[in-house]
Amino acid sequence: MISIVKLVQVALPVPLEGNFSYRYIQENDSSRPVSEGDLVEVPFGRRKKVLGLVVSIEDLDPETKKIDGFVLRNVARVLESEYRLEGDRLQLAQWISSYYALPLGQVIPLFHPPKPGTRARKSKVKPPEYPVVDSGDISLTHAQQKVVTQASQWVEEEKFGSILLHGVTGSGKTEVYLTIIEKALEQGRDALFLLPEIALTPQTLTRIRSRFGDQVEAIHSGMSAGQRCRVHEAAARGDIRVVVGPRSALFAPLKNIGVIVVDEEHENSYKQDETPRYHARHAALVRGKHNQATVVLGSATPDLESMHNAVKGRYCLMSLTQRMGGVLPHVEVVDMRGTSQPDGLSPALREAIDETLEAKKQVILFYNRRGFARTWQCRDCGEIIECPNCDIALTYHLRPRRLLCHYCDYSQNVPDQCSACNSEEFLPSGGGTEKVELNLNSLFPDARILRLDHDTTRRRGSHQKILTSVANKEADILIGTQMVAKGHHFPGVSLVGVLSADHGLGLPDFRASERSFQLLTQVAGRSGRTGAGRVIFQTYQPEHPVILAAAKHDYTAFLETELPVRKALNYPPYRKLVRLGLIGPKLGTVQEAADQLANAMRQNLSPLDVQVMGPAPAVFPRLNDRFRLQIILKGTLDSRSRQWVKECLFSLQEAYRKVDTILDFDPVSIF
DNA sequence: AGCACGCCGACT
DNA sequence: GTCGGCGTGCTC
Repeated sequence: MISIVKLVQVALPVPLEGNFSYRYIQENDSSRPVSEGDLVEVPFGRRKKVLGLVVSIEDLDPETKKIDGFVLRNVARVLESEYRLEGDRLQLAQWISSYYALPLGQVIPLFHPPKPGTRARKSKVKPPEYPVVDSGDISLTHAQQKVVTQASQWVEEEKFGSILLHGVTGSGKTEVYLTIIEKALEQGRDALFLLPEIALTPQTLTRIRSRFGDQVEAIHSGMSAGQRCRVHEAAARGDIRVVVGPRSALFAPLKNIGVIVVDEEHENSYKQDETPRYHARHAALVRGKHNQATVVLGSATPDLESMHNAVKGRYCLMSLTQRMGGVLPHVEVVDMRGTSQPDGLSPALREAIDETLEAKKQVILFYNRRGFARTWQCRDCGEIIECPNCDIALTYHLRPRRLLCHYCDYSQNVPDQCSACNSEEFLPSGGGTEKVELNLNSLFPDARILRLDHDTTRRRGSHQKILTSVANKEADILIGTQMVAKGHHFPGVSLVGVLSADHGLGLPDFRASERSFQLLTQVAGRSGRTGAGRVIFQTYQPEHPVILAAAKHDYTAFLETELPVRKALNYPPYRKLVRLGLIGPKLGTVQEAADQLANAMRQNLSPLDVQVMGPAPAVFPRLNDRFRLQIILKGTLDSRSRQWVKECLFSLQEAYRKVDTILDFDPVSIF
């Protein structure tokens, strides 16, 4: 028996540059030889099994014990061939590694289904009992058909192309996606369907399955490792032709992708907020290109960057301006100036709710703050209770009856007097969904009211349960945070009320206006899906251009107010951004490191037409008892300078061991 | 990144 | 007395 010994170079998921050398002993002819693209488990430091990617292989003298002073260790296991990272998935991995300046090894976990820490849990979430749209032939409108024709042509020609589908809420975008997928399947091609979040997966899966049957599967992080592996293997074998899910679904090992749909493409959740900080929409375009596939980005409120790309001719811009079953709801802007409660109901809204309930229709109310009261404040001296770790006002919750920090896990009991002046006029102040719900209960005692926010959806499956109740008309009023705005189709809703439409406008982020416009348009779009619908925006800024544009469903008007601002300040879509975050327990040290870093950036990047902003305190300067500063780069960095920025941060960390850093290319917000 | 080793505070 | 908090050092 002759055993063959190889030297293999392995990329590992650690923030260290370069590959690692291992010995592979092929015991006999029956064991599989290792080859480039295989995933392997190797011992690494104190860890027994780390997942790595085989990058190269060469012959090895069996007597060799050391390489570069390191004692060679053996590859523990070669994973089955279904898990190989090759072809377009390898290309995608290499692109993410290069674009986001990460070692190749750090992107491997994206491509491998069993994520560490994902313990198998019994998923008892019952499939939603949504009214399933009949799967017989649905005739498309002319505008819908045009999109399908364009996409199908590209699919047939096996040509890469992207469509930005700007379709107003309720215009039947999903029907377009499904028909395009159908055409691709007929051509023997596979399809990916990306959604912004897990919560939207079950109902979309149900709908797609009702059309394409069991060749459709979902992939998302709520599934057990076992389930994910099963789907992964089935996709790799070709038993599954369509994969649906949030951003992680993009990495499914489908063989011959013809179409990639990115639904609600403007959603920020397509950007991962931990390493690797990739944008799934961007990565979808890259994977589409490598597959000569058609990429469809769809939204009622396209991201400004996507719209910019479309206008520049990089995507084919197509529009659906009409609703399927009716017209866009009329929006009434109610001036709240002179009234004092931001969570209050204006007489106009109260009346509208009455009328809607009387007509046996449903109401959605949107207030973008959870809890009972925004804060707890002294009426005599103005003192506000803040989190001792985060310097942020604590929010008062009725359940539990405590003051909570929304940024760390701190909580405390309600005080009976002011800590500063001992006044007993120390009271809750400002609103929250909990308080609105309570008000509604007394104003509309006969109505069935449900609340949808972070606090009512903690339990597994509770999110789905609330949505199902509303869909089945087991509730009359749904009050909630932005969760109520996300792409649900509730035919019974004929009134949407936004209690404080200017809520997000004052946020210190360059995307504040865009986010507000999207949110208002999306939430308004929940009204009148069938039959007439109305919407009420309560606001203290009734003339604000963002609010007026959303009230008129006028995306173009929004573009015209927002683009000049972006241009003047060198923000996206005109320039790219990089966010460098520095975090540490001592402000002085963090400041020193940040200053040093900013100087290095200025010296080296200014000649490349990159502006260096800061360092400045982050919007929340202290969270979890750690100080936060940030530097923002504006400009376009090539892959060499992105790499340089990464190395700069790395060596800074060597010098300042107590300062953690964040490197975020194309941040979705600089909050 | 992730994991073990190390050295100081409040618990049976 | 030890359980365990997280600082710090290393990884083919």
